[in-house]
Amino acid sequence: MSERPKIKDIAERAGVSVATVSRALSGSSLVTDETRQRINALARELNYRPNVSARNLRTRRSMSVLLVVRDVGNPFYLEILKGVEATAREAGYAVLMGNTENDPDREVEYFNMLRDGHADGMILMTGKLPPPEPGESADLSHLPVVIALEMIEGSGFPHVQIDNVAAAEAAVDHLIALGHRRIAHIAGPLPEVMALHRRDGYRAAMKAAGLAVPEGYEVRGDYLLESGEACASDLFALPEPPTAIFAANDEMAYGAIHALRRLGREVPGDVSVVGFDDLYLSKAFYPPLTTVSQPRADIGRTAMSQLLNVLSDGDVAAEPAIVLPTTLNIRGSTAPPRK
Amino acid sequence: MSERPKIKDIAERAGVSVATVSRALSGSSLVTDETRQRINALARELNYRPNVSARNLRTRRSMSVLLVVRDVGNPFYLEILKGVEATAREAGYAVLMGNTENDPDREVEYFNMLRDGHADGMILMTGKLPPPEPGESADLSHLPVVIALEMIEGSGFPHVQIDNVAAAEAAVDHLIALGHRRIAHIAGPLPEVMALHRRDGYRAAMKAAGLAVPEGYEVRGDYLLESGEACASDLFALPEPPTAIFAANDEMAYGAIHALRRLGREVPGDVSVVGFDDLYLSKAFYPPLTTVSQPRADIGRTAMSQLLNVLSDGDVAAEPAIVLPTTLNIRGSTAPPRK
DNA sequence: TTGAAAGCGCTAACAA
DNA sequence: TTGTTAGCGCTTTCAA
Repeated sequence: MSERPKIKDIAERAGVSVATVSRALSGSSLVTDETRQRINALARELNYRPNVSARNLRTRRSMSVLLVVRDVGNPFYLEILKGVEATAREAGYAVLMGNTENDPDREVEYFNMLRDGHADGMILMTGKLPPPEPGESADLSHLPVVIALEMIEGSGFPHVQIDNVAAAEAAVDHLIALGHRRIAHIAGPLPEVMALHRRDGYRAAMKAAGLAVPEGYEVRGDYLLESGEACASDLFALPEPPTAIFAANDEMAYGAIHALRRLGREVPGDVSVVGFDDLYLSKAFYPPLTTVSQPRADIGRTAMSQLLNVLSDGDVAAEPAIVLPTTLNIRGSTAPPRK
Repeated sequence: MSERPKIKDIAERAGVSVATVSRALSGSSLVTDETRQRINALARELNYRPNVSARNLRTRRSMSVLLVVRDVGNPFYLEILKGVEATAREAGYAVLMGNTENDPDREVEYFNMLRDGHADGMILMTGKLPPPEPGESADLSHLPVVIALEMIEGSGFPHVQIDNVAAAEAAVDHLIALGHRRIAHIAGPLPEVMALHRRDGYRAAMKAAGLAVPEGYEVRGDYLLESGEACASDLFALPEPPTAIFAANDEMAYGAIHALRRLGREVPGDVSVVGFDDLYLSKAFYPPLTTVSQPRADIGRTAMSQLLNVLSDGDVAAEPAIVLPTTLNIRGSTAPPRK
């Protein structure tokens, strides 16, 4: 066979029908060992590979899943992707990357790829559902979708996530335990759910410790470095600046540390800073960042496992919401406040 | 239509044949405007989407490309992925992620996905070709593959890359211009091609400046943080340690800076450090890292464009090797040597 | 400009 | 245990 051999070529050479070849290749027990071996040998010899489009068309499955994120360029998703990829490939699935950039058209587009057979299921990490279609039934809830990372309240899909409120609370508790009382928060892009939860954790911890949140101690960032710098500058323009900052993610924490250094404040000497996410290389930063660590690879693996369950039993509703534990990595960016 | 509508459903409602519907939907000029509009309206109304498996089977194209890397978990690939994704989707292609983890079986597997119709083309960034098959013709060179980032000498595929030798040379020249004479190099995992090139650039710069490379000044790392630490420690156990280090990537540069700090050496006061890659957040590091910046997004876009060319004219050999420019970002980790 | 019909390569229901 | 046969949903001749 000079061109890609097909099942028919093998059948002819082996002197059997295409059905037998198909069975032998798929490991069906309805084939004698002898035939199977002959066919397998032939397949290897011809370097045969089943055509996936034909198989997909017939079986109505693509053996692909779609992983949809807001921004493929964000390193945060990497380990999740890695976890998803590993679990997917074990189960014979390929992973298609989807990137919405917060564009509603794209969000819809990826949902459509579920319907047109591009992918059998989807892991959605954008924290958003596409807006309901004008004409058609807006009921997506029977699609094989698992929400990870950023939950979508009331979506009816299975979730894999962390408890952002509790994790944020633990981060702030750590600062309180060190003796800080003037603790500020650099929030994410409120009112996004995740940003909201982390802020709520901050508030809860402060309240539980009987600490007030002074005017101006909650500033709103957008998860990017520059906003961390800007927020920290704002905080230190206050008449009574904080002695500690809890940032809603590592990147803003880095930005804050940068700004503080420029203002001549030492971390953790003058100001303690806690981040959230434990980015790759956060440990290499100076000072090493104290931060909440999410089990990212585990989130990816778990989400993919859930999706596999949904795909095999077809029951989206049966899958539970899973909450994975976080840990607070205490490193060098936090210390007791100066006396 | 409760279930996914097919072309036949539209045809029945419109009172035309499936062929006409297919033509109308694909924008063929062989359809009256009136029919086309009727069909389009119906398609929208039914929320019709062509089944990709059926189309792929018929057209023998998957409209997917495969992006294969050594490690999906490495943030370095992110912006490249982003560039590839953007260009791919503009052209109507989906991006499948491949992750080899340096496993030869997987390398072969991804090549096979080209043959079984999973993907129409591949962008290979692993720096390796799979080992030739035992039986079959080992000639891969007519497959629609573009090599990016890590070149593979003599592969016959189009390449998109940077000039690692020249970029490394520029980095070391910068140190020399600052007045350093005792300059060490933390290399990548030699004898990998990229690591080799960067080392050659180091050597060339030293030679051009008439500087010797003392025994022990070239140490071999593996691109990871820990190896940067270890290499720096080795360097500073030398009787005459260097005043500057050129690391083959940012991550090892970070590791080196870490180790130096632990040894009580200041960067850049006592030792200057230059990295390579300009990782995300390298600018947030302290001190901000002087490093060679690769145009990563551009590498991704260019590689995908090349692949699109190959896919449209079918001529792999016609595509040129493209070399993209790098820049040296001079930041805070380099300074003149102490007098 | 449209329709009828073949067939992409595979799997699976049914028959033998 | 094997073969025959009918599609999966689409595109594309070929004929009208």
